[in-house]
Amino acid sequence: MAAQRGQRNGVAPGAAEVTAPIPRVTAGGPEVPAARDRARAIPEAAVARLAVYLRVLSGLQEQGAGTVSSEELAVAAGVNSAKLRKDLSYIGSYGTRGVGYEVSVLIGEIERILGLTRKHSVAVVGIGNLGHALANYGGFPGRGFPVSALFDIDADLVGIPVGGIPVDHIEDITRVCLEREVSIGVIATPPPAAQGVCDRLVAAGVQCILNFAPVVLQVPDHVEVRKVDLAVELQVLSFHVARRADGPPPVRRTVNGRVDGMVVS
Amino acid sequence: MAAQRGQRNGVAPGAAEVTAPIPRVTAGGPEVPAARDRARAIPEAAVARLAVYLRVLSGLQEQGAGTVSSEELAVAAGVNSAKLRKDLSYIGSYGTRGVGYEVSVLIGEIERILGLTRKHSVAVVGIGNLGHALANYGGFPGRGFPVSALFDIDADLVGIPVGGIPVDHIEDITRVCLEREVSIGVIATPPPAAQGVCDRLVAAGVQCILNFAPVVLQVPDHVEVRKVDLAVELQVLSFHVARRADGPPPVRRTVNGRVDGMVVS
DNA sequence: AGCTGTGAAGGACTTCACAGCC
DNA sequence: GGCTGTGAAGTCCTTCACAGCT
Repeated sequence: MAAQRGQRNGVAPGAAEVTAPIPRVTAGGPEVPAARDRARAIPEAAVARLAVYLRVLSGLQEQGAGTVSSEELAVAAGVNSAKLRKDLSYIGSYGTRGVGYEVSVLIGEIERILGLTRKHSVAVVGIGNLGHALANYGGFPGRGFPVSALFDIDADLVGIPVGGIPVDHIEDITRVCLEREVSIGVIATPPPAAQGVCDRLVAAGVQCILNFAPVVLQVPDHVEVRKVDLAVELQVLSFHVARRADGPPPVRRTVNGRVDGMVVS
Repeated sequence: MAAQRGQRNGVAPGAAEVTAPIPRVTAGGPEVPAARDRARAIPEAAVARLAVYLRVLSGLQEQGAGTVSSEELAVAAGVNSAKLRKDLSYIGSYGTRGVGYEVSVLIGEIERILGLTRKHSVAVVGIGNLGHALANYGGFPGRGFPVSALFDIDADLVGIPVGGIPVDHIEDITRVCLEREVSIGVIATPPPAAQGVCDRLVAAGVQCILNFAPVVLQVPDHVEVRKVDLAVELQVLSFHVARRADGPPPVRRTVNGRVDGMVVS
């Protein structure tokens, strides 16, 4: 059991070693990064941004844009253009110097890298308030992530359709997930139930989990977990409010009427 | 207008310069970091983890634990112990060598640093499926974040209580937020409405925003934004599924009924 | 002997800045 | 002249490893 990996910072240390390409001390020559390794080489942080670029690009395409410059795209995505170009360079060279990027080409390449050319069935476990909201998201954000199974422990909910899908009992999770080839499990249960649900999902062959329960899940190394933690988000914001309260935003706090040696008042 | 900051990576570059303590080329002496600067020095990544430690510690306290070692706490929080100790060292030295940390002390100190000793009123904008779920979270994850206002553009919803709070019309956002001293705004609207709502929240003096809409918000430098982006999370998971498909995972993909030389069927 | 606290080394990600192509 | 692609430099974060206290 390894703790969950790469969330809101890098990829986990120990865990990474397992999946990472073996240091590759190829006999008879220096390291020869195979073309396939390219994907591995994309920083996790860049992957998340590629998803953002993709959304922005889709918007541009709907507006009929044919090409974009790195600067335009960067502003729309809320990053600086150097970072954007670096991110795009991880997936290849699809721009034209002096011109920019062709929107449709970029969309295609990012979708390919993110694996969006294939559909990923999603199962939502825990049909409470949040589970309802998730199930109703309708095909889930962007196409490509059809919700194909819902589970709850409450027998009264079983059979009732939510967002068009009937709820199954959690006991059937393994069978149903296998049948419907679920590749992503979403945990929206109360905290105490989360680890148990996670274990069942893993047993059912689900390799990726999106966890909304405020619990640190323990999973085997080959399972990828991402978490969305409301409490953490709010507390980080709270920290910033607090910082602002003490800290001297524009100029350093005064000490005896002085600021860094400069007389202030 | 600066794009939103520090999300899933560091703090933004340009933005940070504004708040960061000026490089301090103090006349006549080396850098003298004031004690208060300690908070500034906590890496964003560490702040998010502190929130996780806090939750784990609360659990331990309920179980009656008096002290914990860095190793125990680290395992429970899903990080390694060196990182945990480093994170805790940012807020001070509250452990006892040879023994560990006193649970209650650590809880108190983390709460202090995260600014949880003060309450932060939360307003939720957009009372759709997600907004409902958020409003019903009940006082919001952990105490300290009372939901004190709900807004929607739909006049039919106005006055209806959700999770005990009656919905106000979005037109009244400025007045109500000021009256109820809202410090954190949560955006759960459809994408096209998000930027407009954000602008209104900012106009109402809200300095922290948690954004669930899949849109890159543009905000002034002094406003802190964090986003929760379902589509991005799923797409990052999708990327990992795709990676796994090429690369050699634990066991190589079958080729002609064989797996890495082992007969399969 | 056990465990914390932390400099220092290492690694990942970001930004710079400019060569290279259109 | 304009814009991409990318080594190199810089910054931030993580991990190591051990000194220092109990």
